[in-house]
Amino acid sequence: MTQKRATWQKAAVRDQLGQKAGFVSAQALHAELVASGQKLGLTTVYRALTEMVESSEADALTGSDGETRYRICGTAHHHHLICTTCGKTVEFELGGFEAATRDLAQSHGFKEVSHSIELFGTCADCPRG
Amino acid sequence: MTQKRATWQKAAVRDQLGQKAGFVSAQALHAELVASGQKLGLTTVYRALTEMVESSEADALTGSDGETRYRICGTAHHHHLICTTCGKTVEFELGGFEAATRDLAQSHGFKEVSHSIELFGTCADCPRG
DNA sequence: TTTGCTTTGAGAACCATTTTCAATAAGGAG
DNA sequence: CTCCTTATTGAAAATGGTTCTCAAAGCAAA
Repeated sequence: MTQKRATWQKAAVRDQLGQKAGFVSAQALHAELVASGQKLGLTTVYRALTEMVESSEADALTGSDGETRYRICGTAHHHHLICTTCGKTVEFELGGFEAATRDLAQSHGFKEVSHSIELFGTCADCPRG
Repeated sequence: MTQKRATWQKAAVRDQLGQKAGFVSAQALHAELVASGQKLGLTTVYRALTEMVESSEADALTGSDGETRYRICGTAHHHHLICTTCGKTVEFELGGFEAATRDLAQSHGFKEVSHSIELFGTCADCPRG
């Protein structure tokens, strides 16, 4: 049968992703790993991330630019406030909203519900031109 | 100065998109137009759609497959509940949440705030395998 | 070590989208 | 209506993120 093997490459990807608080793209993760001396292929990073998503170890989020970003799935569920100019991100949690969205989805007969809530704007350090 | 010109191509794209209730990809829209006898380029469809998004005539939504889908922008601001299996989408509005997100963003010094709120799940017609 | 797997990774393939740029056509001026 | 200026068109090429290919390499058990 098909069995998974633990490799240092997969561990490296998991570790690197674990050190990030927010979402990171596969490309960025690969660049960081290579820069830190770990020689592995971009293909392998994609495969490791896909595997983590399948096993619910990570979340995937595809942005409007078509780039998919990953995040360690885990601790507290939170969302992001993203500066569209400099890219700075602020994390925040939402009081009773989580439950409200779940109720709304279930009222439409949906199950296995997840949600994507991101706020975009210009941060205080980036005055609009 | 840069002025916009009205062409039958833009009108065709607008009409075709207007006949659809939900989201349609640029590729699909182009295929339908060509199939119905309207000879225009895929590039033109993309440009017409981008123009419509800029002028708030249409909404754009990038799916997890990296494909962007468009929809005629209705009056009220609303969000989507999307079935990850069959693609069915349900629209919904959020009571006081709009204001809450704006306040939250502004409390962090962000301006020109917009948000993206999408719920994903499996709809009633798509029982989990 | 030998055998039988899974994994790796460089490069090619994919595919939606964007860019290029010469040809075309909209729309105002005369 | 005709001329001109300039936005628009669209076929083909470029882009860029992601996936596929497949030979080489690694791990585990016998």
